[in-house]
Amino acid sequence: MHSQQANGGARAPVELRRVRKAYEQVADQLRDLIMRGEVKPGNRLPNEATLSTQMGVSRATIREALRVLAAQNMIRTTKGATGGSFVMLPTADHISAFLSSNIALLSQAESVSLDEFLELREYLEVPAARLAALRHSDADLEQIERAIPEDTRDLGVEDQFVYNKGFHSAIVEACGNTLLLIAAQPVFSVLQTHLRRSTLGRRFLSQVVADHRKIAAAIAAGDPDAAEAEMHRHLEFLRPAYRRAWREADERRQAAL
Amino acid sequence: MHSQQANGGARAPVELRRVRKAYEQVADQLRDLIMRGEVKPGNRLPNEATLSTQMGVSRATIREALRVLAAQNMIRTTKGATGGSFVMLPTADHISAFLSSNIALLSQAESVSLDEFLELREYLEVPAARLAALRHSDADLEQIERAIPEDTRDLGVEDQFVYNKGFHSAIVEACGNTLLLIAAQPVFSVLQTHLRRSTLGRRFLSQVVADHRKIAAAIAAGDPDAAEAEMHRHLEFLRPAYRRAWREADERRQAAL
DNA sequence: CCACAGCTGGATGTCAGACATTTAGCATAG
DNA sequence: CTATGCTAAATGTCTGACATCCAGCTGTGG
Repeated sequence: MHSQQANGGARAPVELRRVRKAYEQVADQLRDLIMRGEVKPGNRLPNEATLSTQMGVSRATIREALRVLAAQNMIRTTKGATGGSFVMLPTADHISAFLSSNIALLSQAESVSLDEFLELREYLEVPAARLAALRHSDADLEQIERAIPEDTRDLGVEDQFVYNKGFHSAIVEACGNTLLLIAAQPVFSVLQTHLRRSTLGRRFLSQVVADHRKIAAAIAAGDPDAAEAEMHRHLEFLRPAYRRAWREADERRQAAL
Repeated sequence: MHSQQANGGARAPVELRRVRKAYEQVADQLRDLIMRGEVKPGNRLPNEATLSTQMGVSRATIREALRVLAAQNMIRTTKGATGGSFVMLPTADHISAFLSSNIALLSQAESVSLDEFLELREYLEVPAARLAALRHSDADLEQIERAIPEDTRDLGVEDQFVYNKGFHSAIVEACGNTLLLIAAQPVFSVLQTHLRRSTLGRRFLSQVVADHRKIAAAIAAGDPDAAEAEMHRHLEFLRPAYRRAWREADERRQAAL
């Protein structure tokens, strides 16, 4: 009955696979169904009781498998009469959120350096600014404008944070490339989380907003070269602040030990 | 006992949150512990029975929460006497694998176009080639060389696929930026999956290998400009093949309806 | 003294069945 | 026609039991 059984002491050199846990096998099978397109986004999977009998495992096992798939953004489960597990199309936000937490863990364990973040951000956001200048829609522009505060003097740290995030999101969204959006959001997000706890001067904050204005203007004007250059300059300007914030975070980590 | 109770028919306009499912709350709490660094990679969580009593839910609920965290690469669970749920550091491969499947779904649903893939790939792999030229180690070079076949004539489609994947992996690994690696792998991987089912001519395949040789030479020579240029040319060359493969995949999808 | 078989304790993996809760739709009373 | 309440179908949760795996201890034969 069990594949890893006995073998009579022969110790044959056959490679035998470890037993895959039942809920993993179930998850694999369902994932395959979804990936092969045999059940499409919006479709409902059979209910838990049915799956249970069809696959010959208990409902508890089925449920553990469903939790795995849900955590991977492949299904969404709802209660009620019309409820069930529905195949879902992952959204850029889902994927970004997942990436953010995973990357945050990596950085927290110091297996990724600040330079790597800054480097990748440059490779993503500078082209994004260029593309935004070329391809933005009216709605994009509006969104970008809305993410620049009128006046920096009456802003708290938290407000600054929100505007900042909004601005960079708006740019990468305006570039019209969903994949670039997915990649850029987490990088920015993790960097910003560190900066958030750092103390920033008034002058610094108002310079940030000034930079944003210039970038927005270049994009609105449809001038890709200017947008690219301004974004590049802006990231250069931010660099020392990130270095400081990163160092502070390191010290906090040290102190916590 | 239940927070969403009664309210005596007053129907006040208070905003009340939907009940969070128990296993979600448990997962959230544990995720927080991990993210705040209160339990560090390698640490073991309390066993299921303990968590069950401490959090006041059944073991089944605890287990569903653990499955969620495991699917998000935050813990690994093992059986046996020394078993339990251990906090894990996600690896670049884990993250890439997750991204690959999610992005594959997006592309399958046609919510991401081929152009977006090619665009992002350009932004990631061209700089990667440049960085590889600047920062490669000896081991990196060896890896890159090993990923170029001696002779293209006796290679099956499957072999070609393996070499191709190996080559591009080796480059982005040699660039020394883990984040770039994480972002680039899935993009390449999804593109390649489509190309795999397409029919490719002998001339095409040998040109690919020739390109790879030139890129490898530039990297080995430590010439970033040349590496960048060669990689750019290479991607240009690949473009039409991808377009064809993508179209074929579309047709297959149409036929399947 | 050592090697090895076997036991054992502690942990996860799986099962079976029951009950609670949520939700949509239907039926019915006013 | 509307509001109310019932019901069916699904997931959510609990309980308790047993199966399985694995490190380490233990005792025994050589």
